[in-house]
Amino acid sequence: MAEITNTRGYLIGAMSVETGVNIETIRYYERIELMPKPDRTAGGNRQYNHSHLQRLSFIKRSRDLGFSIDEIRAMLRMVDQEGVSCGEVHAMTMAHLASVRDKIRHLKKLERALTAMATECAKGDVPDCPIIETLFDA
Amino acid sequence: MAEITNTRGYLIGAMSVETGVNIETIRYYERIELMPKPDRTAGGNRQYNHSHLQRLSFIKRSRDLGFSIDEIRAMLRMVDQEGVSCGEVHAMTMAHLASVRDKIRHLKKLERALTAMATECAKGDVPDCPIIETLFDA
DNA sequence: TGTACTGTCTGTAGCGGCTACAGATGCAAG
DNA sequence: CTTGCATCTGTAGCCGCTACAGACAGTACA
Repeated sequence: MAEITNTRGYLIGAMSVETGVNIETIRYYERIELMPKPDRTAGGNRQYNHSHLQRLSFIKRSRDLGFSIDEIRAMLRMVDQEGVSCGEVHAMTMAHLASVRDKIRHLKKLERALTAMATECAKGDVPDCPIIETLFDA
Repeated sequence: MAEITNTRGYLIGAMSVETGVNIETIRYYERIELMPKPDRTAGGNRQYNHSHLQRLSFIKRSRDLGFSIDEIRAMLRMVDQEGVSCGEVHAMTMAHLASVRDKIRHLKKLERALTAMATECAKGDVPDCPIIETLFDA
């Protein structure tokens, strides 16, 4: 078996296992300059260190929380500059929160509409499908 | 002003206005064979009739309810065959409803997490940004 | 008749955020 | 030395549009 972690750091596979980020996605993050270019081993494999690992975990957690790549980029820029501007981070989080709440509201409306259609239909003993009718003649 | 509706039916702009579907999107639906190819005027413009309009409205309403193109394709296939299979439509709707509810659950989790982070941060008088810290060290 | 103006046409490329290849190496274990 | 996984680069595809560019259609008005 090929070596996955070594004394000097992590190969891409180890990074993937540690963070739960797909290998292809890690390379993608490098291409779009969300992750810095790491060192290479003699053979040309990417060689990551602990700070890369932290950064990638940050990205992963932020993605899981639904932040866009651009939002994450902005947050990382703040992190990279000395003196994190907490106010801006807070503002971004609140904006993101608002959009999450918007999505919830929207989905709840959908839920109600779908439930209504499905209920109609489940009543049975109707000649044509009420779902289809609803969609055609709303 | 150029004629938008004419006696024989609707040009694409009228279809767009009637249904709220973008012109480019209507052409896109034709390309992916969700909408049938309409007749053409002498000059080569698309000429739609009332059944096209109904079909496009159906698609629009279904999209607004979050059905994927493939789900809509399946529903339209059922509509196109004689004798709509109401059971299948109902099953698709229920499956879709389940996924909507899943999304709601997921977004609510996000909402809680974001709210918690934002609350920490808003307390002020902390040295480093708690949002960033949370994302780094979760 | 000229011209201005809008509508429509085709075709192609881009968006976000990956994911999935193909084909070539790296590299350690048996 | 071979086997076999890990990794490499580069490119194309996914969904559901959207946004051009450049050309033609077709009406209104001077």
